[in-house]
Amino acid sequence: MLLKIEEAAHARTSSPDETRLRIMTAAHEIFSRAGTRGTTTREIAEVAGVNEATIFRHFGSKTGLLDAMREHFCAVEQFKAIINEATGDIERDLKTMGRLMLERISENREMIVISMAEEARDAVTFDTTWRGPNEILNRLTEYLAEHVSAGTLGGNPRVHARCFMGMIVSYVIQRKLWESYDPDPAIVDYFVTIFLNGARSK
Amino acid sequence: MLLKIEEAAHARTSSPDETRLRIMTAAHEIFSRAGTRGTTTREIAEVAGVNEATIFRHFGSKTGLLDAMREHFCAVEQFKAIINEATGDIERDLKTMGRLMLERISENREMIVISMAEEARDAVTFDTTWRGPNEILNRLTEYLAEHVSAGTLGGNPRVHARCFMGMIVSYVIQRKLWESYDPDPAIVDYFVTIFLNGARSK
DNA sequence: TGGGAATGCGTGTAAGCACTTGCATTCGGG
DNA sequence: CCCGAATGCAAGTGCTTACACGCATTCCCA
Repeated sequence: MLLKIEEAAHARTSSPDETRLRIMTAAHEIFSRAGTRGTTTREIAEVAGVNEATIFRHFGSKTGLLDAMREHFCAVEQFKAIINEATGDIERDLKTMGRLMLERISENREMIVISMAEEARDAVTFDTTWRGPNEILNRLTEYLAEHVSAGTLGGNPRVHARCFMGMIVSYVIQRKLWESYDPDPAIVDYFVTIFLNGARSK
Repeated sequence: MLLKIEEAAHARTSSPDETRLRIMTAAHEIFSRAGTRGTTTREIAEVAGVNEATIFRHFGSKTGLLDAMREHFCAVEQFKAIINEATGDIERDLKTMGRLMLERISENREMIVISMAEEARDAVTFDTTWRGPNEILNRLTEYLAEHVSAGTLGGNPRVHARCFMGMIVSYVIQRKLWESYDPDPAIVDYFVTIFLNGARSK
């Protein structure tokens, strides 16, 4: 042969761990777009730039892949850090916490939405997906409870927390119905104002 | 034969229209549980008490069935009636409107959730599903805009509407994370109070 | 009373999908 | 320099699923 074609190396251009990660990342992307059932292993393999068989060699089954993926992307620790930022100034605190919540929830939006849609079929998915947001909610409840004790706030801290977080969640979830697609951190200030002072003019 | 077995009549125990409706109702139920992809025509046929072929004779394809189903169940008119209840007393109005919204959104929860999960794949589903809630939102915005003009409220009526409706939507959507499964109308009063007066104690 | 519309029933088909298997290839580490 | 782990590759298996077709059956209506 005159021409030696230098093809992409067959076996190793990266470590097994990197391959693993590439697969999970691709799965996360497609899974986010198409849901569990809409995602095929072939498509994942293509996007990951990996042979389909490799997926099964790494994760055993599609379910195994999804489990590993959730474990990897729904890191609860992500969420826990959020509440440790408290200063005592409730307005300021809620604004920073709200912004962080907005970020984290936006990142996980697709998986959250899909876990809701599939909750009936797959209880485990549901639990892992919501563990993070649930953690936030508990911390937020504790935080608000302190302010209720201190007299800064009235009412039920648990329901308060739901209300506040509900605004943010539904903002992210229904993003297509809002004018803008990308989450706008400024909206959080608005939410905080409403939450603390209400819409009624004084 | 000694024994004549009286089987269920093969052809007609009801009108074609009733058959159509039975199919759509069954589809709605299963679709709500399992999503588009998770729903099989065979299962629909079983639940509807109808032969699988009948589905295709009526609707042509699975997609055709789903379209017809959405058209049937996402009646926008349902939603439009809601806002016509206004009296002028904003607190009272929001409470009645909120309760109605809670009902309607709860009824359509499964389809809403699924349309969110599948939005990327199926834009038409998305539009039809959200047409109703969107309608509510517009009416609510108009209503709040009047109160802003009148000076009862401050701020941006559109964002106000989002906030208020957001609380209700996220309450329904995340029902599994709340203590109670069944939508509790009393929660609406709480939402209204927060929305109007805020959580801060005076 | 007879014909046509609606449906049941079973069988069939083609495609898609998760998952397997056997073999060839490449690369890094001892 | 060579062995073994990691991967590519191709073909294949078995299952599910949407959808088609032909024929038998039943009912309503003219």
